[in-house]
Amino acid sequence: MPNTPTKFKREPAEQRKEDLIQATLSLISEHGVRGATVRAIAERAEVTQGLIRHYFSTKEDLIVAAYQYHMERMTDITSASINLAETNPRERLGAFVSASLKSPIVDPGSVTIWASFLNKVRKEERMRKMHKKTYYAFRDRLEGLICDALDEAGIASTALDVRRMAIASNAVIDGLWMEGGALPDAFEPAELSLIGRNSVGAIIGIDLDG
Amino acid sequence: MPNTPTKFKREPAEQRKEDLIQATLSLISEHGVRGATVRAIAERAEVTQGLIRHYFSTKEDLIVAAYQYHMERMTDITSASINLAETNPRERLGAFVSASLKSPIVDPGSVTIWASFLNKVRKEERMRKMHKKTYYAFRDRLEGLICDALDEAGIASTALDVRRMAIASNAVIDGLWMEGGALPDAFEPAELSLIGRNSVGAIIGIDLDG
DNA sequence: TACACTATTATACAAAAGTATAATTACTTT
DNA sequence: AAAGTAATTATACTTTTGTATAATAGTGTA
Repeated sequence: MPNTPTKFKREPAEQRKEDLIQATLSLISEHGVRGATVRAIAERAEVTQGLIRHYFSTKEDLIVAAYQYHMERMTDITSASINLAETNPRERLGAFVSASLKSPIVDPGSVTIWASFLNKVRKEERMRKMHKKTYYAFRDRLEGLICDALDEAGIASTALDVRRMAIASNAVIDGLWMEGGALPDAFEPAELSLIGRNSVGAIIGIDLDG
Repeated sequence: MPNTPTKFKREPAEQRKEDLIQATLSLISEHGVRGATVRAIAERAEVTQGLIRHYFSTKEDLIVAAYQYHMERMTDITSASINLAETNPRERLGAFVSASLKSPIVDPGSVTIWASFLNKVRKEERMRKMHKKTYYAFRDRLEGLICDALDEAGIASTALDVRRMAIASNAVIDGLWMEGGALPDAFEPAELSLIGRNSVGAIIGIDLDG
């Protein structure tokens, strides 16, 4: 009998879901939410559109899953930076700031993804919760690192002061991240990290590059 | 004869254009780009959809016009803050930072509008140019104010240093603006302005609240 | 090997959105 | 007061998009 070529392959559910999510994210990063149509996602994931509905009962569900996936990835990458060789608090803080301000965190596509989701964050309850969680998680980690660095340097500060330092440091990082992503050509490769460390250093009163 | 009520009124071209633009912006700020459909815009501006095409040959044109309008408004508002009573450079810089971090600049709708346009900024040549222009205009003004304040305080700095201070200060402001808009309940009314002045002050080495 | 299960494809449907064009009607000019 | 002009409405068309359902086929299991 003729050896008919197989028309498609069955993949494990988790694998397919991730494929669909990544297709969604890559499309959003390239063309914004508008580019992430059901058909485009299916094409990029190399499946037919019916399959999307088989895994996500609605497109909104897929979008929420993609948002969560992306946020967790960002968190994981920056988290990893403090678990490396750095021993003393000051160096750990510096490494954290640096990692947050270079590739792959600073990236035009990543900023586009973030901006695309921002609209939905205000509307969708699930998204708002997730955003809050991610934002506070990042800021709390920053606050912890700042607190340790201040202790090490023997600088006494009130809880409110430390909190405000964390807010401000978070803001510099966010702002630099955004600008680096929106205007990639406007900065030298390592410039953002450098400015970030200097600024956070200035805000908390400790030279992070010493 | 029966005094038939007039069915519609003819408005000056500029007035109608502005009405359409404001309808567009308010819809985007409430529901994101997705909410700004031709029909919704027409309804909010209290005209029929055909009229939009009479003033803007394509919807993209209307969007571009709305973006420009919004950006110019933001610039005008912050610009106005330095033309007020403040006399010495330090106070002028402080006032500028404060104005950039309170209403109506800090506002959830404003952040949504900004995020909505960010996607298009990378695609549309016209938008990219405008974004660059606005961004650099803001940063250059900040750089000028910082330079004056440093001179006044007798602090000598290289051009590169001043530029980096401006980038960092701009980043704090952007970051705080974004967070204040995205999580309105997370900050006290005047807290953002305060943190902003303290942070910029720390970055350039001058106490702006002295 | 045959069968059953469900992942996957294929096709169709209805709503929405941008665009286009013809029909009115308010306002200006003479 | 009449007529012309263009602002505005009214209607229709085409494409796209999300969703729904039926048909097909790969894969594990008895």
